Amino acid sequence: MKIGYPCINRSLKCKSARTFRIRNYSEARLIETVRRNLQCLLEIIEYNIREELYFFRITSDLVPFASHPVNRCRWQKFFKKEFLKIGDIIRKNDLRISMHPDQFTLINSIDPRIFTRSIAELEYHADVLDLMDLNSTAKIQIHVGGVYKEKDKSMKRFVLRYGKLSTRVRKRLVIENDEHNYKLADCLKINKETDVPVLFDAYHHEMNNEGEGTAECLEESSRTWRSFDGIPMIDYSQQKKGAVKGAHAERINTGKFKRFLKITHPYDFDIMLEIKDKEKSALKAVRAASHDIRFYRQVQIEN
DNA sequence: CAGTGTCAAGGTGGA
DNA sequence: TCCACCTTGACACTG
Repeated sequence: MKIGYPCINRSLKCKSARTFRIRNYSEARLIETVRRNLQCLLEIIEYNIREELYFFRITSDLVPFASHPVNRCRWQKFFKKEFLKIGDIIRKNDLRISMHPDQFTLINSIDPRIFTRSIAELEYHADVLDLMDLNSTAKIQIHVGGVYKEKDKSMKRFVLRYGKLSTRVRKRLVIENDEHNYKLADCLKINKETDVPVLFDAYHHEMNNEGEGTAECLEESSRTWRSFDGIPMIDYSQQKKGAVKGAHAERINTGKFKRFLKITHPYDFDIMLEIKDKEKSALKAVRAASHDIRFYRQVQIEN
């Protein structure tokens, strides 16, 4: 059991997602931005190791306009050493890594041009993880996509399109249930057709489900992760009090988190906390879960 | 220098 | 039919 937070570290001054406007694009600007972003990513990784936060989501903004046609720069070659250095530290300290392309990545879009653009975006994410020389336990998580008023057809289109993705993308890709469209049960159906692992989002599940209990969800989603996928990942968040349904809480409620851990026992998984104050809540969560972390570590040693 | 409108990209759902 | 919301900051223009 590893616990982590996504993309941004609020305790450090630097940002690994610096960007600029596309009209100001130049190769020099791109190189300078990526250089600074990688430097900051290194600082965040070192912070995480110091603080024993062993799960981290790398921002998709690491390389601005990475899959956009305006970007003709061979940044992969240019920053080969820097990526590898960060990857070495990640591997040496056994950090778990994920990435989450945003809502524009749509494998099942009706428009084939959007599928083509989505492939480019997925290849970019695979580039980042490959350049760090991370194995297939480093994952790229996406939602199933649009419904287009025909869910069955749209799910079939996902399955078809999934088969057309490159091997290096497929070995990292996982799908996640969302709060409006594709429930856990839908994701599990797609898994039967494709073997794509299902990442259980506990918070989205609260808003979009078929009445399944949390333990059942953990059991079913865990089963979709093969040995080369690593320990199953889950997303965890809490409702922000007084805000609209679905808003992420400002800080973690550790009592509630402990109850969640109790329910999910004995399923081991790595937890991504989608809580606004990022590493601060992750640190609290690690303390709250210390018993569980020790328990699952012992189970791993025995196996 | 502070304030603020806007940013590559798609889809959904409420007004 | 239009716009806010995803996640949210940070860029860059205006005065």
